[in-house]
Amino acid sequence: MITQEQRVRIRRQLAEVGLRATPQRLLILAILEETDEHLDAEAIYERARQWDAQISLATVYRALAKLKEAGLVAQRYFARDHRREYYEAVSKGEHYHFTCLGCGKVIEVRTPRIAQARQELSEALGLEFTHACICFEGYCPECAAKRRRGTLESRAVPRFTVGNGVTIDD
Amino acid sequence: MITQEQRVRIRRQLAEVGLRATPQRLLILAILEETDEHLDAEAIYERARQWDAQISLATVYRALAKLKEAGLVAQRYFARDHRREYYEAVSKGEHYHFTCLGCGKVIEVRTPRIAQARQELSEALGLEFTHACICFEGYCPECAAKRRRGTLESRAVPRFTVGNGVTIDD
DNA sequence: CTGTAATTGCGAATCATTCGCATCTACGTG
DNA sequence: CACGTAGATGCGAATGATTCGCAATTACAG
Repeated sequence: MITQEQRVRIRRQLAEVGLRATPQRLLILAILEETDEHLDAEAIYERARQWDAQISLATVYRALAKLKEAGLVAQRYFARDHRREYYEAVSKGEHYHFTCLGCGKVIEVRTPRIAQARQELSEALGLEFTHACICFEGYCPECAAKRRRGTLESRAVPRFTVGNGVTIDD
Repeated sequence: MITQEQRVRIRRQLAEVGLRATPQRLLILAILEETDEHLDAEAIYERARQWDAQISLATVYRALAKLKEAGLVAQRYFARDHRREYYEAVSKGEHYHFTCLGCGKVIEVRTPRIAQARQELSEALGLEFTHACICFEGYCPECAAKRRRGTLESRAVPRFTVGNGVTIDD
């Protein structure tokens, strides 16, 4: 699953940020790199266990904390459950997430307005932005239509398995 | 502390949204109305206890949940601690919060860009926004300067007693 | 090859929030 | 204005994601 070149590259990335290249960290980074989803610690742990049956959940949490600190992974929060942290490899361009409350689908949206707001606020107030947490919620076109027709299962308690809020680090 | 007119007005507001006007709810709403801060359940509980020594923390949580559902209070998340929920009375105009990582100060910022982004995304993708969670972090002008000079106490673990992320409901 | 500081695994601890349940109470109705 | 009942409350216990303590390992500079 982890290719040789990937292993080498990740080792270098870790060295660059001054982190020891432990097999657990290599594994976690590889897992985050090969998925499009936003995984929480538990999900990462489950996947990691398939390659390293001994890995512990605490290690996953600690590795993620270090990797986040080093800027290799980004932590995300999901709109409806801010207690659960999700992670993704830092690589995709700046984007935000819109979660449909009807079907749970997550739509990635892109807009320059947020960066613009930061720029303007920065200039106007002298603020130095380092971090932002942005997430949207509502209904996708299909669910919005259903809702207007009254055929949307209310309180379907959607399971947000994929997306969550987006946190942008500079 | 709770004026007669306030009491009457809150009663009406509660009736309008179909909630029973219990003394606990009146108290909690009054507390949220008379402060500029963003309080978490514990803080609200502490204040409420001064007027109703018997009130329970669980009641505070349940009341806040109902009031939020009814649109009378808004729930906020703070950037550095998304596990703790803060609340404020719904009244102030749309604004966002910027938290200084140096001194912990919270600056309310206003910008039309977020609404603009929602509008544009709504038109372009047919999304129906109902909710957004926005919060910024960084350094205020003073702390930014100190940081450049290297005189900013690093990792001062600022206590964010006042502000937190902003959640906007329609 | 060695010494050592960083890291791991394990289970226990945190701690904000939620729940279960028995007891009250707000408020529409008669 | 007393009643009945759905809805609220208080209490303590439960949840559940994340963090901690500590002894055992291990990455990696010298």
